[in-house]
Amino acid sequence: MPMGRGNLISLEDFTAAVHDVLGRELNDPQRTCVSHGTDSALMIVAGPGSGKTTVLVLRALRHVLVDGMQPESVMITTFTRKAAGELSSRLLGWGISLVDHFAERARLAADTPKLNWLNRLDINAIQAGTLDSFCQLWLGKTRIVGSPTPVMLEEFAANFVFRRKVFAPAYRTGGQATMDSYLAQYNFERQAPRNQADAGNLSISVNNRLIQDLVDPDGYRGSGAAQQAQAALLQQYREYLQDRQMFDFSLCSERILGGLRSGRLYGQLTPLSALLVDEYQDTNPMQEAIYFELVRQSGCAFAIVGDDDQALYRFRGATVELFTNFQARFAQQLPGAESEMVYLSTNHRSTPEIVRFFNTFATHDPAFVAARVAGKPPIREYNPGRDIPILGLFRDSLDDLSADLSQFLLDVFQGEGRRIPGTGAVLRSQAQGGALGDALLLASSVREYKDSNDGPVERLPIQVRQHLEAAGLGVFNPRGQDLRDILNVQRLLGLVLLCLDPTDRLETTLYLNRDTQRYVPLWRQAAEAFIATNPVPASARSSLRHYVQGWRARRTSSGEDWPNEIPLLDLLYKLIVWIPEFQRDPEHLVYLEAIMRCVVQGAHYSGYGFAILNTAPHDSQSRTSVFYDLLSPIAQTEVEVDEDLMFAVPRNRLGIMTIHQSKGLEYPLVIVDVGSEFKSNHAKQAFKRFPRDSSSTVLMESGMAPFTGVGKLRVARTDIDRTFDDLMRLYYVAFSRAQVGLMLVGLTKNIEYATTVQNIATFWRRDGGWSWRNDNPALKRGAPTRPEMMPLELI
DNA sequence: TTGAAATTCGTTTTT
DNA sequence: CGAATTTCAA
Repeated sequence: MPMGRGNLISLEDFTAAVHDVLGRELNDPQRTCVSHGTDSALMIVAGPGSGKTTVLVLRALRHVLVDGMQPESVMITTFTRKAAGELSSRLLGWGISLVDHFAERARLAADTPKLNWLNRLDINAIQAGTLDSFCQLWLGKTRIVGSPTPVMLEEFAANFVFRRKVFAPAYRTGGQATMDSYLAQYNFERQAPRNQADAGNLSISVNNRLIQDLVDPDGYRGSGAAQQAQAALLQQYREYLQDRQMFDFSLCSERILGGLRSGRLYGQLTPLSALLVDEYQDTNPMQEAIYFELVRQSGCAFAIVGDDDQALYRFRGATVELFTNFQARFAQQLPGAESEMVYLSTNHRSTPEIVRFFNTFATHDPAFVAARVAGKPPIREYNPGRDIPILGLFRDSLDDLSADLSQFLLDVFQGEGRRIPGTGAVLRSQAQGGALGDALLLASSVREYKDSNDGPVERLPIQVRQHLEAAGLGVFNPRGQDLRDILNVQRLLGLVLLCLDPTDRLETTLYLNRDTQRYVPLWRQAAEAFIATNPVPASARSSLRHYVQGWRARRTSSGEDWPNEIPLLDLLYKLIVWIPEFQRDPEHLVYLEAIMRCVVQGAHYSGYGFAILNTAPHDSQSRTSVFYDLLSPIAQTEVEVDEDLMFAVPRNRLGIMTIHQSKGLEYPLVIVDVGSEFKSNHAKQAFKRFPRDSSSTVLMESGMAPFTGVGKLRVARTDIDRTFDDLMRLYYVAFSRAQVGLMLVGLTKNIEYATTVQNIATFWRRDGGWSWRNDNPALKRGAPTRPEMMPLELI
């Protein structure tokens, strides 16, 4: 039922309710963002901890309650599924509180029409998700009547199709030399691709660029023989998938943009009244085009939020310049459309000490200042008092570092607390509800081992894990190791092997790739060793050995006929009865989810849909498909755990995350690994600290620049500067996650007075100067370990 | 400052 | 294992 203007909530009442009902005290710019009209677009430049999600959610609710928009016509997009989930839950929580509040008032005022309207409002219908998820949703609507339903391919499946069906034939029939020399520039250290798979993967990343950057195909093709070959490969791939109505991420967006531009698609979608975009600085040209097209066709209200300093996804085509130049681009592409900009720069998250620290970080290098939005105000401190200095824990060896870091955590979260030198303060977890889960360890990678010639070498996360587990606590780091290397995953997959192919009669007849050949025997061994321990949990009546023997003989324990068809899923659920970790350990739940997701998806791409049949020839064929479609992808590390489906970090465990994953999150105590692996100024790892050449991502941007609309904007800064900018932003995000305590950890080498280890994270300037080194020459001989200017309290 | 010996390194992020 | 970097001694 359309609402008369008089029945809606007034903006004043809405704002008052935000304060009275939700208990949110909005500052002036925040209030401006919520109350800004719907006629002109709104660009919000929001620093860390400035309440951008709050503002976005309130603005969406205001559209429904004050502007009378249908909830299903309001759409909020963000960058990760994790962030989308948070948006949804906050929308729902606040939305319901506000609706209840206004309904109660309407009831008291005997305003029946308003009460009826409020009672029928379905806040849950507000659409929140990633743009990719909406594109997938809309894909079905681009279908031509009578054609088959479009299918989205998993990334590994799509890559497999490209390498096998398109790339390999062209590469082998003479294209190799041309492609190798072209692709080398985008490879690590600009080396020629090592093998065909390597070359294929590089070619895939170029393809994604070509699509996401909206590269002009004629210009690109005309720029060289290799470019022509690459464009032909992409075209072949596109046609191959098109014939089968299949799509990958990029092609799906491309299809949606095409549908919108042709004018056929928008009419099929739910009409749009408002579009709100979070994390706009990570938008790519393709996504910008989709947003602009949606706004053009719907005439909807448009608000974007972002922070140029937190742009982390250049490697995925994200273009921070689309954000910094938003107003000009919007005006140019939607003539007559107006926009306004608001800065949110008061930080409500961190202590003043922490805010000062990351402000200094963002401004200490003039070369980076030039990359930021001109005239951007510094982030202002808000939280008063209870300041703890920024802490630094640096040790001579990795062993010492992980031991002392773990002890520090135990003191703070399990013991009497830790006295902070230079202050009277004691850092100790809250007596009520405080737990190790309040701390977060951030690093550029969370891998627990690195490969070397003499086997795997431990990294910081595994050592911290070991120390904390020894003390009865633990970590939550489900991405620390590949699925194929997790002991209980090995046991589970090994048990599947023993059940399906007990004598490895089948296995030896199959052509398996090298990784699968290596891992299948390992998994079998793990399972056999496990059976030998005779695990008997309370819920299982028979022994595991007995159960597996039943599969071997295809005879049930009660002597009945073996079923004609058993879903693999059933077998897995049965087997985990003997491995209780899969039911109660949070990390194992994530591993299990990844395996189960692969099995469930198998219904779409695996010949037998992962059903195990009992009659020839289907019995061996259905078993074979388990090798090819489940075991082989896991052995090749193509099945990855899904960070967004990760359950909240358990309260008694230390969260370990990549800085990328931590975006948008906040933790009371944040520990940033700025150098647990840096002992010298070695060139091989310079790209993680202090790059010497431009990253391949940046080079690809520049390579495409002449043929894209955003090329000029991007190359306004040099390749090497953009490579440095990315590293600055990474650590800016890391440092600004902390609420109360921020600690930098690493090896002593990084902060010695005379160190040569150049590192962006420890405040080196890209001109080679080091802000933490005192310039007093008198200190040069026998200098103290601790430079005077270092703003860290070393512990 | 120079040459030789000793040490250290080995890519990462994701819809 | 090969290359880059640091350290040591003159």
